[in-house]
Amino acid sequence: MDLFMNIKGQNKAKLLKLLEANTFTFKENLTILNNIKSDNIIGIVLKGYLQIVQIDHNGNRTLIEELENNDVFGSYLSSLNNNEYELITKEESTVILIDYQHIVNYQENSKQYYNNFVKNLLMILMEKMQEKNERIEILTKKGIRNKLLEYFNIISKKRGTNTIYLPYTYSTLADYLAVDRSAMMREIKNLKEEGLIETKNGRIRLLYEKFN
Amino acid sequence: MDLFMNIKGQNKAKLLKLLEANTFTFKENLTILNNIKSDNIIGIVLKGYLQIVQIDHNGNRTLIEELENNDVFGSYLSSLNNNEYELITKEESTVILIDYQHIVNYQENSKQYYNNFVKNLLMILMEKMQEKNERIEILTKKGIRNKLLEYFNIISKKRGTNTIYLPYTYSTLADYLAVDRSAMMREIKNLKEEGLIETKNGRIRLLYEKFN
DNA sequence: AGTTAAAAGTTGCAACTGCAACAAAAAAAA
DNA sequence: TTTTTTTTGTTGCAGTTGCAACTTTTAACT
Repeated sequence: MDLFMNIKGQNKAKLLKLLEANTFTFKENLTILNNIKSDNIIGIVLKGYLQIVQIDHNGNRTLIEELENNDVFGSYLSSLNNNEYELITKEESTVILIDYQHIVNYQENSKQYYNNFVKNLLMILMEKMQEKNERIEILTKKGIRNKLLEYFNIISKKRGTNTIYLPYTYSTLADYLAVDRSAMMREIKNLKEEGLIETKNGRIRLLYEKFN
Repeated sequence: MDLFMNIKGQNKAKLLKLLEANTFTFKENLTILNNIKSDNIIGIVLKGYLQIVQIDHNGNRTLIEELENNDVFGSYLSSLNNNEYELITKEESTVILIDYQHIVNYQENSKQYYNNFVKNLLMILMEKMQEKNERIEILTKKGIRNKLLEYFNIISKKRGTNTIYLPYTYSTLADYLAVDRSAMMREIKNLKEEGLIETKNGRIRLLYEKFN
């Protein structure tokens, strides 16, 4: 899903001007906004790879979102608590930043490209919403085992296969599930010993039939 | 935030016709859609009060969303796992149902009311996204105590006061935090004994200065 | 190829949490 | 006002989890 779908080259330029969008390129490993929350902006990743990380008062870092080409981030992040967010480039990245107010306050109606842009943004948000709901479903499961199984179910259903290729490290998975890594490893070991799964490298094969 | 903001009476009627929207009124305590996921729809609550509840294979019920006047629900619910959802009226309720595809596939651009509708939907979704993110922030905290404190922080910040009026029962709060109710009560007792909070009826007063 | 850093894999242990099973209080219904 | 239902408040206990501390393995640099 592309934010600029149905918006041709020169109209895209007009649109970006209309919305007072700014394009930036950042070298890798830079914290480019450490207070996304207070800035009411929408960002679009044109190229690169970034992470949104939350840092609490103990200095614990939680991965909130990963951003790749065409991903959209911003505004909807809670501006209501004291935790800090960091937006970090993990590769050299190019992003477009737009003030959210510029998007919604623009009242003129005749510009096709503007209307398309709003609709595209809506569709992207719908997708993101689904991802958030998936994560909530996993997080609301009680116990590490149930979180893991729910995660496996969702992924395997999505990919249509019983073999799951972790898209990241086990450490990151533990963060995603919001559990202690060593405790998670212990549970994975249990699942293996009980014959419910097999693992090899970052690959997990589910040996049970659909779970719920 | 009203989904029909800037859409006048007769245009609203035109819009609903254009989108092939259907309006229904249901008596209280009815399960009106038990497979929201598979139906790719957007619903708007005109009047009443409904809940979206998830039922897992053990029959455990988890409250996913509460819906009141002008709330929007639907499509973005994960269609990817096997859990069942139920949409239940808790009061007599009137809802509008629209096929999501009718919204996004409509290509004509000249109808102001259609464009406004899309933009309004976008804004509502942004708000919902914030709520989801708040819940994720809470759920990713480790331990019941930290979940509670994060919840208190968010609410008190939002209301701008140190006194929190629970919008629902403690049982429901435990569901929201995805923890065992009795364990949560125990932790609340601990917080009281340590002098961090005071409670009376459904009212919680925070006795500490900002937490993180 | 050799060094350094990151991730995976383990374990003991104390603290925490879920569960079950109640009693008491409050709210809703009759 | 009684009765019934829901919610709150408690507790013991077993099983689970987080934490700290390490070793081994894998990946990334130089």
